[in-house]
Amino acid sequence: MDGSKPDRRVRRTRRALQDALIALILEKGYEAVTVQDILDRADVGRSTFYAHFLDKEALLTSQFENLQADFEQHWAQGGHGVGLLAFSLPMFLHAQRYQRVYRAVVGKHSGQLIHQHLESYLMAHVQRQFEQENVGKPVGDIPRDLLAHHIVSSFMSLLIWWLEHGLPHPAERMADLYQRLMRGGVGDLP
Amino acid sequence: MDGSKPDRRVRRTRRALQDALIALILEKGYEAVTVQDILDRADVGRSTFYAHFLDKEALLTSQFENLQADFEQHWAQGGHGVGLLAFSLPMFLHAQRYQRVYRAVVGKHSGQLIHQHLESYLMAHVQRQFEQENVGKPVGDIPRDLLAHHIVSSFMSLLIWWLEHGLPHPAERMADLYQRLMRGGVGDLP
DNA sequence: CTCACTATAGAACACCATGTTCGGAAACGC
DNA sequence: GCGTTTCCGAACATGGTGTTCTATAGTGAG
Repeated sequence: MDGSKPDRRVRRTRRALQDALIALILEKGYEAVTVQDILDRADVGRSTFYAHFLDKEALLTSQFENLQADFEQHWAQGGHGVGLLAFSLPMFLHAQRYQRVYRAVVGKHSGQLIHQHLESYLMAHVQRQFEQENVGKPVGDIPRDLLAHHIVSSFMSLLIWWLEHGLPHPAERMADLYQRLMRGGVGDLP
Repeated sequence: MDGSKPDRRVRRTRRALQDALIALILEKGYEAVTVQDILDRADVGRSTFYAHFLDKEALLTSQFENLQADFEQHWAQGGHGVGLLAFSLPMFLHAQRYQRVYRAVVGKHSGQLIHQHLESYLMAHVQRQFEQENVGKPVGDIPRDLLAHHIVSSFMSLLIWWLEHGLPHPAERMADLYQRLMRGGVGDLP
């Protein structure tokens, strides 16, 4: 790793651009945000932008990677439970703490690319858990890959719902609701 | 309703544009498709396009409305079961029959707007069912709106998964898997 | 503090996609 | 056939993208 901090100007510029993007996404949605908008809001020259990021999408991706790195730090400190669904509480907590960035990056206003990133990130986690804990223990007659996909996409839609509705419940409750839903929340219906 | 068919040229043009859009979405994804691409593929003049549709999105929406109208015709003929999840089999069957259009319009390659349309369409259905069949019958301590959202978004992600993986199972199996998942497919996990 | 280095501003540029307009040609349905 | 509607094609204004260049200003090391 390169421990030496980059030039102060670089930090200032990148920070300004990232903040501007977040604010603009929350205002008009990712697709509608133009590079010119970001430039004006961040008060940064055009050439400077392209010196740092390949395009608008790369800027968004960098934000996602920030979140991901920070989350993994929390995760590595342990304290979470074990099992297939154990990732949910830490991630709800993380989203609660950084709700503004999450709303912009993960929420409805964001682009599809980030959703795909998040999906494959979680999918990799779930697949790993499957291999570790659950060897040769079939779940009903539901195919493994489909079940994994369901676990991940249900979590993501729940997370987005939560963010879009202004976090109406605490993270702990959301994790509990998620696990109930996955274990059969619709069990007593025809 | 206006039973009289429109001018043959109109039918030809609209058909050509719609077909071109579908083909192009399947090739490069909705976002990457340009109006110029559609014009070239459909062999239609630029001004003609804008005489029929407001923009690229309106063209896609018209496709979705075609599907929706056709599905509702099937649905109105009855034969499907009752209950909250009864919509799933007819819709899987419908998607199976028109898989090419579904892949383009509903699948991963499409835009977000269509997903929102489909979501609110299904959501309205589920909410209606809730009011009819389920008055005052709480489901665990899971809030109604969250449960409805989970039912709908799980179905959609399952449908998309199915389409993107080339319909690996018949529609009947998918409907069955869906209902198992909703009733607790992950029940025996820690 | 000085100085070599590096990032930034700002403007100019080519490129491409969008959406509008208009007159003449062609296809339509009756 | 004939009046009507639609289509074509080209031109045009607009606005966003990404590149390049030079002068300027900020930075960190010594």
